[in-house]
Parts: sequence; C-alpha cells; structure tokens
Amino acid sequence: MEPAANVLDLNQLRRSCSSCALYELCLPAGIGVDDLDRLDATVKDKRALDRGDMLYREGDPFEALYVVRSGALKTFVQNEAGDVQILGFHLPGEILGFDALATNLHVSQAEALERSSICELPYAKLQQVTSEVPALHRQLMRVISREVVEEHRHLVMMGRQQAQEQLASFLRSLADRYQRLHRDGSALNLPMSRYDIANYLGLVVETVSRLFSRMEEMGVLQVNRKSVRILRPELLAALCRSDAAPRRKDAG
Amino acid sequence: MEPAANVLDLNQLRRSCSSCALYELCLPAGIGVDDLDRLDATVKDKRALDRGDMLYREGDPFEALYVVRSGALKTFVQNEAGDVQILGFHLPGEILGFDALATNLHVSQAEALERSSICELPYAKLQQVTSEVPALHRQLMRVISREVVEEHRHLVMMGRQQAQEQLASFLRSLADRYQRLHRDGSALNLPMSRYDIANYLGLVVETVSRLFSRMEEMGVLQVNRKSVRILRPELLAALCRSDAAPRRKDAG
DNA sequence: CGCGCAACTTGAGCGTGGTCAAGTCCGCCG
DNA sequence: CGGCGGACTTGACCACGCTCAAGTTGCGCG
Repeated sequence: MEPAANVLDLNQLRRSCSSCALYELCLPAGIGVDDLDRLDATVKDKRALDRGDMLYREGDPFEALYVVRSGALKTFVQNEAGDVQILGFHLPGEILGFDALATNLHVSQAEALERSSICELPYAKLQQVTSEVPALHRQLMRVISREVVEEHRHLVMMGRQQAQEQLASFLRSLADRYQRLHRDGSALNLPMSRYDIANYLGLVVETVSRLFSRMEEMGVLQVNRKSVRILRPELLAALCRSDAAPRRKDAG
Repeated sequence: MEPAANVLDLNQLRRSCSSCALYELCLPAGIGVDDLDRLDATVKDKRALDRGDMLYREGDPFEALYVVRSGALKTFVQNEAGDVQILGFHLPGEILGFDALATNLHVSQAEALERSSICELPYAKLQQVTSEVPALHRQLMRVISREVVEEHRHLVMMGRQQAQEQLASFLRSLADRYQRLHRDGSALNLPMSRYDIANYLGLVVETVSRLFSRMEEMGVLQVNRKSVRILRPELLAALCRSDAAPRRKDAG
C-alpha cells in the first residue's frame, strides 16, 4: 500500500532532474543525459518553506546552491540599521545562493514569499560532479553570469528610469518569466507585496500604489490586489522607454 | 645588448604572475605555486589601451577574461536610445568580462579611462587549466561571486541612499581599493569624469559637482578637479549613513 | 599667444517622488 | 457577527535632485 500523503509528496519531490518540469530552465539544461544521473545524485530535497520562512540568512555558512521548484522567494541585504534592499525575486527554475561563493558565508538573505519547495545542491557534492563533468562546470558559470547580467538590468532600471518606467519594466520582466514557465504572461498573480515591489525599485509604497492606479486609468492594466492583468502589452512596452522625459542621459 | 625601449616594456609585461605586484589581488591568489606556472602559460598580454580605447564592445564574441594591470577602466551598458549606465570602475588587479559567460557574447562594454595595460586570459586556454587545477576553478567562481556581491553594493547605494550618502560611499569605496593597491587612500586621483561619477550613481553632473563643493565647505574633502584629498575620514564615514533622513526604510 | 572646446561649477526655478496623514478594504479570530 | 490589524489607496504638501542657463577653468592646438 501507499504511505501517508505527506510522505508521498516527498517521494514526488525526489524525482530526477530529467523528469522535472523545470528541466530546460535549470542547471541541467545544456548537459548530456548520461551526465544527468551524476547530477541527480547530488540533488537533495528541502522541506517546503512557508510564507516568511528563511532559506538562508546573512552570515550562514555556505552549504549549497538552491533551485526554486515551486513558489517564489525574495533575496535581500540588510544593513546595520535594519534597512532592507531587495535584490531580486526568484521564480521556479531559478537558482539562488551565489552570493556565498566568494567568502563561504551568505552575505544576503532568502525568504519565501509564499509556500515554496526547493531543490538543494550541496556544494561539496556539486564540486565533485563539476570536476568530473566539464560541461556542467561551464553550465554553472553560465548561470552565474546570467545572474550578473540580470543585476545589470536592475541597475539600469534604478539608475536611468523614472518611477513609471521602472514599474512597467518590472511587470514586463515578470510577465516574460511567467511565460517561460508556460503560464499566462498576461494574467499575473504577484507573490510579493507592494512594499516589496517599492523596495526592489528604490521607491516608496505610496508611489507604487499610485502608479498601479494610474496605469489602470490609462487602460494598460487591470489591477485587483495581487492580481494584475495586462490589457495592452504594447502600451506597457512603450511605458518602459523614456520618450517623454529624456533625463540623465549620456555619460560624457 | 638590450632591445629598443618599447620592446623592453613588452618583455616586462610578459613577466609571470608570481612576480606581479598584483599577485595577491588577482586570480592567482589562493592557488599553489606549482599550479601558477600552468596559469602563467595562459596569460597573454594586450597592448596598452589609451584613454577612450575600448577593451570590448557589446556584441563582441567572448574570447577572454581580462585583468587590469595598470590604469583604470569603466564598464557600461547602453540601450537602443544610446542612454548609458555605468556598471563599475575597474582598478589594477580587478577582472573584467564575466558578462559574456552566459551567452558567449559581451552584453556590456569596457573603455579605458586613462592609459592602461591589460592581461588577457583566453577563455579556451583558461578552461583547460581550470579543468586540470580544481583550486583555480574554485578561485574563479569566488571572483565571479565577488562581482555579484559588488553589484549588490551598487544596488543598495542607488536604491536606499540619498545623493550625498551615495557620493560619500563611492569615495570611501575608491579609497579602500586604492589602499589595497598600497597607494595613499586619502589622496585620490580620480581617473573618471564628473559625468562618469554622476552616471554611475544615477545622478546628474550638477548634483555631483554641488556635492563635492558642499563636502569641501564642510571640511571633509579638499577638491581640485581630479584630485580629492580626504581630510576627515571619520566624517566621510558618517555621511554614508542616513541618520538625518531615514526614508524608504523597511520592506514590510 | 589666444582661440575654442570640453569639463566643471554655480545659480534660479521647477517637478517627480517622498512624507505625513487619513481612509478603505479584506482576512482573521474571538 | 463584529472588531482588530495589516495591506493597500488616496490626498495634500513639501523637498531633493533635475532642468535650464550662464559662467569659469584648464588644456590642446593652430
């Protein structure tokens, strides 16, 4: 007979990378099927996280990289005074934990925005496999590099864009990522709060709230708390560009 | 007899990593002396760049990582409209080019701020060596991770700090990095223009100019065009914190 | 030497986005 | 069912940093 329901869930989690729906988004993408087994052997499952649970905290020893399997997380840094800066939101298939490679200590924190499940890649084991499988090594570098490029986007958003352009870019980026997950990219269900969005963009919550309202008035969005429907994608795209207000432009 | 002077310079450049003054800041730091020779064999020299010369441009194929040997560079991205966002300034011992690992194309650009010389690490060769020397592999990952962490700092600066706090943080960071180069960290000679500083911080040049003046009035700095002397480091440190104006604080 | 230009500085005015405050919506729990 | 609290919205006001404009300084170059 079958074991109890929660154990069954764990068994489902324990499936191999090759049968995972996130296969082509995740680390295994780009390595051969024969090497997949060796990677599979290193993947451990982490019990599901509830909303607000921490995956790792600043100062935690570096033990593993993590792949979001379902749900969503935010990563952030916090200074002595307790001020928070959110670095990113992480959807299924995305990998977290690279911040700790430099010092073997996490310098940022990761928190679940909703109930989430996680694949854990213990770094000691992973290193062993990458040394045997050069393609995996290259793939790992590629994934970190993607992280670097993604942070460039965040910097450009903060440094060069107006508040409205920022929010438009943010929504488009979310829509893109949902679409890659084969979800509807025009009917978003935001896992993060208005406070999180504001913080991520370097704004205050009132500004974000006003922008949602304004974009709804313009007919670009239909907003109902966490649910955001993109009614006019082409207009949203236009709002990302600073046509009207070309400020802070060149660098000499 | 000795060859002509410019050839002699080239020979000096062709010295090994172990005799390089930047040894402990650079990639070799952390790998054994026996493995250094193998790394040495991969290092090529790149002719010196003049002010304004590009090391790589957006869209260039990924060929190598680069270490600044002397001088200084800026890296930046540019959108369709030509708007620039500077991502970072790179001093001797620092490594550039990680942006291209993801796609095998550079997605950012690197330009010399002054006459600079560069060590080139052709990636094909480097990969061969890292596969033979696991310690180098780990060291390479550590260096990329440092890049990620450095970008976190940039994001926090842009997202959470006021203009004056940003400039103070920027100057302190520069001072720190000059000190690691065993140069005087209190007498900076800025290789970048006011425009570059403003762009890096997400401000306009007028604001940066006014802030330099204000900090000089306060007795924190002594400014003369590119030359900046830090007269009261403890005050500069205090200016980095947002004591007076605690805005945009928590993330909910 | 003096012209011209680029880099930078300084001032006056304005607007985006922040602050403060009140109010609404909704879920949770007794 | 009703009261509480947290998330969000909306409005009025204000200020930091942007814009525009007019200098100033320093340097390359004919």
